[in-house]
Amino acid sequence: MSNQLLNKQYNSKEIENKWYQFWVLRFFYTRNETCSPTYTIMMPPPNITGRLHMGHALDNTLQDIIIRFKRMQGFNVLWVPGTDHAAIATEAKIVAKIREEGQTKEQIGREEFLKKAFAWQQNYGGQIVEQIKKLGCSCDWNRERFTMDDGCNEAVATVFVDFYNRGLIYKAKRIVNWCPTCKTSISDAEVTYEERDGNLWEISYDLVGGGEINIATTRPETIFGDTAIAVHPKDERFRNIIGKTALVPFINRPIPIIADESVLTDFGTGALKITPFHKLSDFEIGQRHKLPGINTITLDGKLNENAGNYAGLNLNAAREAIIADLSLNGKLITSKSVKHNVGVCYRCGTTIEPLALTQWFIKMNELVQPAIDVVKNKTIKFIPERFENIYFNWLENIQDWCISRQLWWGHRIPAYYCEDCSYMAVSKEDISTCPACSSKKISQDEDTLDTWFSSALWPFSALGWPQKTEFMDKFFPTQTLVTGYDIIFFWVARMIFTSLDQTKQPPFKHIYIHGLVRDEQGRKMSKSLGNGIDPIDIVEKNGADVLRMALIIGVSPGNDSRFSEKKLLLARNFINKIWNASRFILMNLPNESKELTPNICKLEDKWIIGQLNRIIQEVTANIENFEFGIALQKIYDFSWNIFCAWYIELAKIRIKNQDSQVLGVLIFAIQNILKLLHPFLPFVTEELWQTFPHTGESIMIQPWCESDPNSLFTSEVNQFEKVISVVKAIRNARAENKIPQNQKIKLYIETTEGIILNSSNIIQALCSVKTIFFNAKEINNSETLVVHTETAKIFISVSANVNKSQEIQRLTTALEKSQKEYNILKKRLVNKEIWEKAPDVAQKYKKTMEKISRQIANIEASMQQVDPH
RNA sequence: GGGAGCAUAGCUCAGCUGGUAGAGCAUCUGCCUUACAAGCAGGGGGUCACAGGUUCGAGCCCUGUUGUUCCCACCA
Repeated sequence: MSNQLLNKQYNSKEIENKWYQFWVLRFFYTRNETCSPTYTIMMPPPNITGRLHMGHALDNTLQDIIIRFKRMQGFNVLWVPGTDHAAIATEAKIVAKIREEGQTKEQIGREEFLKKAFAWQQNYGGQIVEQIKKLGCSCDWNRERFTMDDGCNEAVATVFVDFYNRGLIYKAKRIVNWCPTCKTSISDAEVTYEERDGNLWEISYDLVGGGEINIATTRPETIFGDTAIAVHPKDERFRNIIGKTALVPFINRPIPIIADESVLTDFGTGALKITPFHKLSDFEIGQRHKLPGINTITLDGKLNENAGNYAGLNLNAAREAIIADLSLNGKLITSKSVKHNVGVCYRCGTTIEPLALTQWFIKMNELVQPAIDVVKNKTIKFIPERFENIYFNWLENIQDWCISRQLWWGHRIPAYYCEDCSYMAVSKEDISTCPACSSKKISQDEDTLDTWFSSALWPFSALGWPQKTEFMDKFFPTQTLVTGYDIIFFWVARMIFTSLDQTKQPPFKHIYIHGLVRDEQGRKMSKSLGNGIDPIDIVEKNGADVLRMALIIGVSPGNDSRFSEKKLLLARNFINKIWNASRFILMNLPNESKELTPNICKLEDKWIIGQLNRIIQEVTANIENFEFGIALQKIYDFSWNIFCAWYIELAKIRIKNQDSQVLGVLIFAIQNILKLLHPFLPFVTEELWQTFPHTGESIMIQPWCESDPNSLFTSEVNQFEKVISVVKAIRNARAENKIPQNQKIKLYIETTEGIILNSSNIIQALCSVKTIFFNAKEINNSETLVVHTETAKIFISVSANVNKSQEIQRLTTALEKSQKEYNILKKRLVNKEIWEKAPDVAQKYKKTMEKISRQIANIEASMQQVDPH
C-alpha cells in the first residue's frame, strides 16, 4: 500500500503531476498503431490571446472523456492539439502593448511588428498548452500544431490559389463592415447588433423648380453621400415629383428622385435618402438604378473633404453640428427618439461603419449546397439535433464572405501586383518577376486573411494536408468535433464546406455542441463583471479531477451549465468516497499481492455483479450517445449507493469471518468502477488502479469494462432488493420510534417467503452492530414493535441489557484510537508548519474525546449504582 | 419580423422512443459505527408554468397562452 493511502482524504497535489509526467513519457508520444479502427478528434485550437477559461476546460474535458473512452475500447485514437493565431484579437493585444511602449505599429513597421507577434505566440501559446496539460488531457503532443505554422500556411495558400483559379475568390468594391477601432474590415458574422437609443430626424430637401420633400433619417451625417431620394412607385403623395431633382442641404448638389419598390410607405415620411457608399441597402438600390456613390467617411471614422465645412469632424460631432445647422436653416422638421439596432464589432464593441471598399471575397453559392446536403442526409450529425436548423438557416441566407483584413498578424494574401503594368498574379510561391512585363517591381497585397479562413482548414491542414500522406488517409475524416454553439457559423459551417470542397469528404461525423459555462447565478462569465473563475486556480486548489467532475455533472448537450462551489464539493466528496472505498479494500488485502478472481457464490455477490453488469451496459451506451452527465451520475449512484452503502457493509462481516472470497468480488467491482470512472477522473483512478494488484502499465490502456449478459442475475437481484427493503424497514422503525443509533435492539423476523429466512444471515450482518437476534418466544409483547413489509413481519424489541463492561471496552478503544489519530495528525501538521492555522482540527478531536470520556463516566456511574463494587 | 431553448422539490438540475415523479445541495431528527464526519441512518418537501386536446394512461405527444433566455434578419 502506498503511503498516500494512509490519508483518509484524497490529495490531488501529490498525484496529478506524477501521473501526467508518466503518461506523457509513456503514452502521449507513441500511439499503439496495432489498434484499429481509428478515432480522431481535432482540438478546437484556443486563441493565443490569454489564459484558458472555463469554456476551454469544459470543451477539452469532454474531448478527453471521449478520447480516453475510445482508447480503452481499443480504437487507434488521435487527438491533435493546437493553437490559433486569432488574427484580430491577438493583433489588438500586441498593438496595445506597443502603445504602452509609446509607439504605434506603423512606427515600428511590419517586419518588427511580426517579430513581436511571434514572440507573443511563443509565450502565450506555450502557456495555454501548459494549462491544457493540467486538465489531464491525453492529446498527442508530438502532433501539436499552430494555425500559422509552415504546414497550415501551405494549406491556406493552396486553398486560396485554388479558389481564385476557380473564380470562387474575387476582389471587388462592396459595402463592407469597417471597424474604425480595429482599422479593418470584418465579415458579416463578426458583426453583432445592439439596441441603442437614437433619433429619427425629418429633414427637408429643396426641389429644383420650387417645393420641397421631407425625408427621415437616423444618420444625418451621411447626407453628403446622398445620390438620390427614393419613394415607393405607388405612393400617391409623391406621384408628381418622381423624376424631379432635389438639392442636398448645405452643398446644393442636385440628386434625382427615383421610385423603388423596397421603400416603405408607412415608415418615416415615405421618402428615403439614398447613400450608396455608406449603407448596404442603399448600395443595392444604387446598383438597380445605376446611381453613383460618393465616399464621405474616412477609415478612422471622420467626415472627409466631400463633406464641405464639416470635413474632419468625427461622426458624432458632425451629426450634432449638422442637426444644429439644419435647425437654424429651418430644414429640420421633426425629431423623435427611437430605439434602433446598431451593428458593432464583436471584438471591440465599436460601432461598425459600412463603407464601400475594395476587398477579397469568397463566393458562397456553389460551396453552400454540399454543406447543406451533408447535414440533411445525416452524413454529419449535430448533437443535439436542433442546431441543424440554425446551421441551415445561416447557410441558406449567406452572403459572400469578406476574407481580407487590414491587419498584419495573419496569412498574407498571396496576390502580387506589378507596379509597372498593374498585372496581378495569385500564386503559392513568392513572385519577384512580373509574368506580363518582366518588371521586378512587384509588391505583395498588404492585407491578411480572416483568421477563420485558416481555422476552416484545421481538420485536414493539421493532419498534414495538402501533403499526401498515409497518416492523413488513416486519420481523416475525423470522428467527432466538440465545440460550443457560439461558433457554429464562424467555424463549424466553414470547416464543413471547405472540407467537402477540398478533400471531397466531410471533416467529421458528429458535432457535439455544448453550452456556455455560466456562474452560480447563471450569468455569463466575463471580464467586465469580474465573475470569471480561472480553471487553473481550481486545479491547483482542488485538483483536475474535481474540476472535471464539477463541469461534467449535470451537463446535457447544447445546454448552458452553471459552475458552482457546490458542484466542487459534490465532486470532492465523491472522489473521496472512492478513495476511501479503495482504502478499505486495500487494507484488507493479504500481503502477497496477487490478482484475485471473483468467486461469485453468495446472494449478495450475484446481486452486486448483476448490478455492475447493468451499469456497465447503461454507462457505455450513455457515453456512446454523448450523454456524459447522465453516465457520470449513474456511476456516482452505483458506486456510492449500491457498492459502498450495501456491498461493502456486508463484506465487512465476511472479512471479519476470514472469508477471502469476498475480496475477489470487492476487487473486481472496484476495478470496474475505476475503469468506468477513468475517462472522467483520470488521475485518481490511475493512482488507485496502480495501487491494486494489476497487470498492464496503466489504467489508461486497460480494455473497457465488458458487460457479461449471462451474469445479470435478474432473479437474485430481485431477491436481494427484498432483503434491502426489510433492512430499510427495520432502520425506519428504529428512527421513527426514536431508538438511538447506538441503542441495541432485539429482532425477530417472520416471513412467508423462504428467501428472507435464508438471507437472515445477511440481515443479521447488516444490523449486527446494534442488533441482537433471538427467538420469537423471548420477545416481551409489551415492549415489542411490529413492522409489516411486503415480504416480512418484523418484531423489534428494545433491549436494556447491553453488556456494560463490553461497552466500556468499546468506548475505551474508540478513545485510544481518537487520541492516536490526533497525535499523528498533529505531528503531520506541525511538520508542515500549519498546526497553528488549524485550530478547528484540535477542537474537533478534543470534543470527540471529551464526549467519549463522558460516556464512559456515565456507564461507570450507572454500573456503580447497580453494583457497588 | 423569423427561429430555437428553457419553465419539474427552497436552490441547481436529471428524467432516453408516454407506464407509480429522481439526484446533489439546503432543511429536520438521530449517530464518532475499525474505509470515509469530505461520513452513516432516517424524515419532510412537487396540481411537473397555465388552458385545452389525443390516449386505458401525459412531466414527456398535439394546439394555444404566459414568462424567460438566446440566435438570425434588420425599415431608413
